Amino acid sequence: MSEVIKISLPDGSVREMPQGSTPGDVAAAIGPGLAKAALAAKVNGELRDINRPLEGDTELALVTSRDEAEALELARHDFAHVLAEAVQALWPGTQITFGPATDDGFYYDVKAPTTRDPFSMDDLPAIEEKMREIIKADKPLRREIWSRQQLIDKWSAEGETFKAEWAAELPENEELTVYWSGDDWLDMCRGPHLPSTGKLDPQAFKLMRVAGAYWRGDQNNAQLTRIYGTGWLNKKQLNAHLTRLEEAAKRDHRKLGQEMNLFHLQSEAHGSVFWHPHGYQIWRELEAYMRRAIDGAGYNEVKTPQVMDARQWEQSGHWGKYRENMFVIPDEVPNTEDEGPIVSDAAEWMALKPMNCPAHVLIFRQGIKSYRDLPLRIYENGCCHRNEPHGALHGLMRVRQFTQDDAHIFCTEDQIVEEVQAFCRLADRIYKDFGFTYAIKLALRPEQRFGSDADWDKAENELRDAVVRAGLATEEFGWEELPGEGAFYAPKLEWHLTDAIGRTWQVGTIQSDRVLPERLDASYIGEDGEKHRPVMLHRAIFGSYERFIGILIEHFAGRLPVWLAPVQAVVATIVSDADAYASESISKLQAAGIRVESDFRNEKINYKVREHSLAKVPYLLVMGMREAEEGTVAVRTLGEKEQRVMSIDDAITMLKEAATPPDLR
RNA sequence: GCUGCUGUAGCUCAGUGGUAGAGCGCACCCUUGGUAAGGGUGAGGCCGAGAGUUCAAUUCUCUCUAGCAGCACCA
Repeated sequence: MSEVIKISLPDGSVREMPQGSTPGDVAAAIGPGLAKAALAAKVNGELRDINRPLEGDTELALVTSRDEAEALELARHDFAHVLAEAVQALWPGTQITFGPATDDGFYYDVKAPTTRDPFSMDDLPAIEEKMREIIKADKPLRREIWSRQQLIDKWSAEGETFKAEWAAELPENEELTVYWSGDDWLDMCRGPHLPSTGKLDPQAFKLMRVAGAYWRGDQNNAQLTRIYGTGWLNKKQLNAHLTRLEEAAKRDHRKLGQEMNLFHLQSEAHGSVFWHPHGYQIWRELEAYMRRAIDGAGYNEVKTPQVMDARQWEQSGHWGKYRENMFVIPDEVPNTEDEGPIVSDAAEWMALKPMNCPAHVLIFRQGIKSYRDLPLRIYENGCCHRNEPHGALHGLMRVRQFTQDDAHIFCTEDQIVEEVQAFCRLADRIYKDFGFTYAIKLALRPEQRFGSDADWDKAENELRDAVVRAGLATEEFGWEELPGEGAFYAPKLEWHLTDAIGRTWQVGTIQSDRVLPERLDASYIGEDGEKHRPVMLHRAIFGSYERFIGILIEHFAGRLPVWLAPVQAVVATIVSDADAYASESISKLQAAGIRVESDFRNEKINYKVREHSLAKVPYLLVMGMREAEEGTVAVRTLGEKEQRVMSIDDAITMLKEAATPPDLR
């Protein structure tokens, strides 16, 4: 072996270093500034510790805080370890388990010693303080290789039963790594880590909350306490993140829905929405928009039964694979006597539909279909009920009754790619109309599924093909494949929207399904005069009206575009002598199709301006005696301080223009 | 469904082992005013449901229920 190793650096230069040098040594050789800034290294593309000796000739890139993604990942991982160390320092006997980095921080799952209650929010300040101490102590983080037995012995001796269990399941001969923090604390970890705790900014993290979590994510296992933190490279980033969270809280659709009087939820119908007039106006506008879209795209709208016999759900497969999410109903006249059960043991079952697909197949099956009928696109604003776990319910985003913009395209094998591409174009147009950008992802076969592997290969390939050929399977569109995330009957293409503050929401989907046509015996007569099985494409763009409206409220922070705003204008009078003129103006506005309300109350104009601004009404039309005499109106646009005085006719023209839906412009 | 926290007026929230309070909203009165809160008076509560402890429970304990945050699951 030679005495020197050759290090290729990103700028193309090659540096010779003595055998056994570390990336840190290389940094030092390049310059003291870099030596100080270097946090870790990419060795042949793999992220590694700065002090881990290089093995032979390598390509090396030093990672500094400028490499934000890597630096954040390292910092968050280190914060997690410091968190665990702090908790054990404060409460000896605490068991530690796992602590990874997350999208905006880190967490660590711990189990409090039996001598105290599980950790709570009240403990967080003390833990934060201890973490700062550990960071300020600038403890070196040192990698060591241990054998499996060493690990098992150590964890067993210290009563770390979870760690011991985990270690015992690791491969026997693999080199396992531990990291020391100083000389007094260690955790087993694959690494890599920063060279010392002092590289962390003690002002760049905050512990956020505690929550229950299970050992290995299985609810049959021990309950642990998960301590969540958010972690960044510096205080400025942390503050920006905290501001973002505040912004998200302000946009919370549950809060805005209450304030704007759009809808409410109550325990007697938990998980189902009571739409108020203003909220339902948004719905109606979306429904009208979607009807224009599907009418123009060759769909046929239908309406299908809410309740079907259990035998039908058995045949479709839902009874077997989906029953725990279904509401079942006895098909029997209930007993009205005071005595005895309401329903007998002999009752047959029916169920509320959790999906629209079987009913659409039943429509397809009516009459004999020819290949000339295909593709046949059946659309429904389908109201579905799903018996969701109570803990999953969340405002409009996760409910038990929801209406999908659901359609099923029955087509031949040859038509699949074209139909998927047409759908991609339709979805693209619609999401852009609402101002969303999106990413497309392919959810591949789940463990629990119907159908042969060959069918799944085919289905996955054709979805992938369609997107690739449409040029959408690129980084720019966030293309990604998600193993195991498909539906039980088909793989899914998923559209993930990005909203105004950068959060993503899965809404649209298209799935190619060969299972359901088979199970429900759908067929068409081909050119050859023989019976063939159609392929069924399940697809939705809004996903559900409930959820999509929730997303819109948060995306626009309640300030919906004029065409969607439940109240597009409020006419507010300054003095009651202007009421007659205002009433007349309102009639004209209404005749022009503007959704306008009046505010003739005995309040000052300041008060009215404030109230309607907070209610996020796009236009406030102010009328006093001056306007009444001149036939004008003072228009105040939401978010602007200036007012514009114009004639009523001009105001109507302007409002009509502003209120035109994007697809009709 | 699991764990933790919470449930007091329409809304947001104080508070107490001796059956309750604020602000906003609402009603009425005065005020008719020019672009983000004019003044006064008043009405509103089985203190989430059930059980237990107690002379006495909205307050303490338990069970249930709903909400919230996570987990698990999903449009």
